[in-house]
Amino acid sequence: MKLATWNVNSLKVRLPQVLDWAGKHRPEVLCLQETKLQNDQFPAVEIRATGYEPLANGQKTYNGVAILARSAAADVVTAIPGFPDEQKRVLAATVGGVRVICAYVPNGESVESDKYQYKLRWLAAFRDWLKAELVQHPRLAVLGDLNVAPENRDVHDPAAWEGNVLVSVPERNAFKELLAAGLKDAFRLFEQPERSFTWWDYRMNAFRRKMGLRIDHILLSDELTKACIACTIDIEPRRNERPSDHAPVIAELKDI
DNA sequence: ATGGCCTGCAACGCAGGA
Repeated sequence: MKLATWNVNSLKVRLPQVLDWAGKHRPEVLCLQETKLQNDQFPAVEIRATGYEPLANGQKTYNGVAILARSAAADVVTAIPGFPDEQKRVLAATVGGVRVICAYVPNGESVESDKYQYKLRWLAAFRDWLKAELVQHPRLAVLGDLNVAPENRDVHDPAAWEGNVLVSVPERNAFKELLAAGLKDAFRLFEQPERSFTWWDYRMNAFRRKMGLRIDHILLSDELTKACIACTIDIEPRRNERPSDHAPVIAELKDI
């Protein structure tokens, strides 16, 4: 089974690229973030035509997540329990015996911002929810734009970014707490190229100059970690015309 | 690097992203 995640920065703009990419890679599950579409605007017909059943949890203009699955999804959850939130940022479903949680963690804007405090509160609630989900689902995968670069090797210029939003110590500690809940960073289970990133600013030719961050992640429970035989970032879509600023991440699970 | 771009909404620039 292949699981994938991609922040598409508007599904309306990126739908042809998403369908093309899903057709090439055929993941069992594809999690999307920043769909920026209300559910009644979601392109379900086009997605079904490519062999995927969509689940959407969206809102107007901002945020929005979706799960595209090749087999039936069950036990759908659209919010972090006990955490009131206007923003549509999570979607969970069970697909093929795997509990899949698609997440779009708040950006935070800057460490001085109220949005940064919201991000830290959000991550704490998310961690508590994951702990509870892990009790119920030994086969758990968390996929999404987690908006934290966990280590300096996930940052093109750590000195320039030090203390900044996405790399600050409280955010990195919150990321570590997600792992401490019982999850592994699938990408780091394997040898990886240096300067492996999943996001590059649209400005300043950042992609060509390899000025990026690794902020999109796949986290796996112990049972899925044992089955994971590969985790890669596919930078090819970043070369497309009108690309998303994020690249997809794929994990491959054996005998799942 | 501290700007420069992209998206959506509804302006005739703004908010938000990261």
